[in-house]
Amino acid sequence: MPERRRRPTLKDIAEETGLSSAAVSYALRGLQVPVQTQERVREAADRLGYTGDPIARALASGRTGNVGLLCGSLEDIWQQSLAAALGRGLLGVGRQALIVDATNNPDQERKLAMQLVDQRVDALIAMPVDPKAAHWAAVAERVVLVSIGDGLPGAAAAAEVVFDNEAAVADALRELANAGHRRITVLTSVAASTPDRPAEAVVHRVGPALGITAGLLTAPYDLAGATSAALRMLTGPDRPTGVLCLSDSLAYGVYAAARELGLRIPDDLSIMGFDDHPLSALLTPPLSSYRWPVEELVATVVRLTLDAIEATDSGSRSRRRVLVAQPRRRGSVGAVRSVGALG
Amino acid sequence: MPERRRRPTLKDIAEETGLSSAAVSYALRGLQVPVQTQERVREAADRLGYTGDPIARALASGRTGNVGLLCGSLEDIWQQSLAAALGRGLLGVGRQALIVDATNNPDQERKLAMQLVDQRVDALIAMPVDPKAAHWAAVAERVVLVSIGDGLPGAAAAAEVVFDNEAAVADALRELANAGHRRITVLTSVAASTPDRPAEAVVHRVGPALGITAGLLTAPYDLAGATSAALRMLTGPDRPTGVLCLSDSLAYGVYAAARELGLRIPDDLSIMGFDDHPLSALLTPPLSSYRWPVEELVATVVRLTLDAIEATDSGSRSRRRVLVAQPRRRGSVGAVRSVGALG
DNA sequence: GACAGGTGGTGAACCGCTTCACTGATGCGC
DNA sequence: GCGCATCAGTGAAGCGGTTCACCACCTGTC
Repeated sequence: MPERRRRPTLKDIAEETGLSSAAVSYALRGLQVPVQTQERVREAADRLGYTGDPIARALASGRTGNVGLLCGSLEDIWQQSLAAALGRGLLGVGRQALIVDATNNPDQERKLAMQLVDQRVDALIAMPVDPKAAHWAAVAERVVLVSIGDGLPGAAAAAEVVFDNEAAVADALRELANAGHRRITVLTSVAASTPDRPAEAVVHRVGPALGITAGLLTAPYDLAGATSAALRMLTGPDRPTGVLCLSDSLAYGVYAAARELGLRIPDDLSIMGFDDHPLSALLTPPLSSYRWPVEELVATVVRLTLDAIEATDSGSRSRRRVLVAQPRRRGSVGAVRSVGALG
Repeated sequence: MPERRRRPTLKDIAEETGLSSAAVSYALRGLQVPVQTQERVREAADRLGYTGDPIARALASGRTGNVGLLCGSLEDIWQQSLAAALGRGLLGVGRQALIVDATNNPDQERKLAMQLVDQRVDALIAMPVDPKAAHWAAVAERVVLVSIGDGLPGAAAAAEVVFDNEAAVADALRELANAGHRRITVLTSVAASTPDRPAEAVVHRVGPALGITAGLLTAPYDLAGATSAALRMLTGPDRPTGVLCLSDSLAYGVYAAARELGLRIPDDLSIMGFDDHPLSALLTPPLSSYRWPVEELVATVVRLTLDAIEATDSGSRSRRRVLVAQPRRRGSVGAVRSVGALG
């Protein structure tokens, strides 16, 4: 058997062309050497089938061209599709995304962020589980950090695309209140260890003014988990008449639970989602939700990331972008009809 | 400003402990040196906050501990959730998954596979866009290759988990035929360049025997694209009474199109999906589909991958596993009622 | 004809780890 | 007391690039 041929290296091209490997390195990157030498080198490289070694390059230069994409939880269907879209967007500008999943766990998040940094990603795009965690400052000082969703305190991130959750949550609560709902549950997936997210603060601030009692409940993103949490909520005392889910994934669980209990939506139970996954419009009734402009989001994140990577001239362009949710009012919210016991 | 402190390296630990860096390297990996020295070294490493450099390690040893996960198309919602689940499964055994998206494009697939190999993944798990492509043999000879879905010809893969698509497609067609459907369209997402997938062969083989005419139609995975393809299909001549979608993502598009056209499911149109994404049961009516046992799939793939990585003793265990779909008969398939013109 | 300055390169250090070949000391049997 | 393993550890050579310092040569100029 012919022994596995070694992959060609700079040195091989150097021997082919009679140059030094340093010259070849420069030539392939279009530096320092006259154009005709570059041509000669490129031709030889093609002939030998040379493709650089990204690992060696990374060790020497500290750069890879890759971008880390750290998702808070890939169990959330919206984050799944956003991650996929961002991956495609980055591929479109010649960069490979390394997608990893913090599984809604701040410790994992820190660990994975450090791992990505160690792998020499040129930038790290994060959808933070815990925006207030201390590790972000440490990460930001070692890599270009771009955050999506909640802003990081202290301007840690090199750039951020912030969701105006406050406004959207307030709007949602107002709409539920207008429809006559007084007992409302806000469903979130946040781990207990990360207190007072912006969205939750809003609940406490706006709720009283609207005359509503809003309870907070935590549920996992996966359908089975969300469903059983919703079942407990709907069979417990003081069943809410309206539920605001801080992610569509959670709303799906409420749909499933309502179906299981024979509750009609929106007659017996009003539901609002958040993020507006494309499928939400397909449910019966279609889920009311708050949509972030995804195409714009992806384009903005990609551009900001590229800018930040190339920014020796830090501070020229705006590094912060606030996204406003577009309400999608659909059939899952209605006026309170049946007040009282279940069934 | 205190200059950014260099991260500790083996040499730093060597100086701390009075050993050579070679000894430290061995000690940290629990090799060659007596246990008490290992202890001493580990203690010093912790004290200095040493975390190895994966890039340097990769260059020297050719291994990283990472596993590449090459998805055919992350636009498919089922692949999204499978990728997320596999990522978690691999993380659970201490390996980071690098998830990348071939965007349903064989060229991208080849390119990304090579990139992952260059990044020294210990194994590459692929859900092939084009199982018959020539590049798989080349990939397999450079890395441990595990395929999911369609088998690779010539036993290229070190291990594979194969979906028994034939049986499931045949079953689906039979069920539609039994319900009285004669004009059936099979919706697939396969690029035109990859002819005769197993599933399509079945259509041609089984169709005639059942007395049905089955047309093949290609549509993209994303909801908007699938919807407009479905719209064309449903407004064209010879509108089918039954549609078999080779992925739930495509079925969602048919649901959307049917709703837009005012067609009732299943009265005017029967729909079958494939893969059974969790959300499919939540639609109205719930989508009939063919479910692959995902937990088992993930566990199997993870185990086979680990085995294959450690396999110097190649061939001890079974390297091939065939998964059989579990039919989920739900409300989206019914007997043919309204034959004739639309509306 | 000496010198400055630009051109077209070269050699070697370096990135941080793994691994091979080798050395000194120690233990052991007889 | 000798030969031979075994043990604990060392030095240096990779891995395949990038980058710095430097050099030889040519050209133009005063």
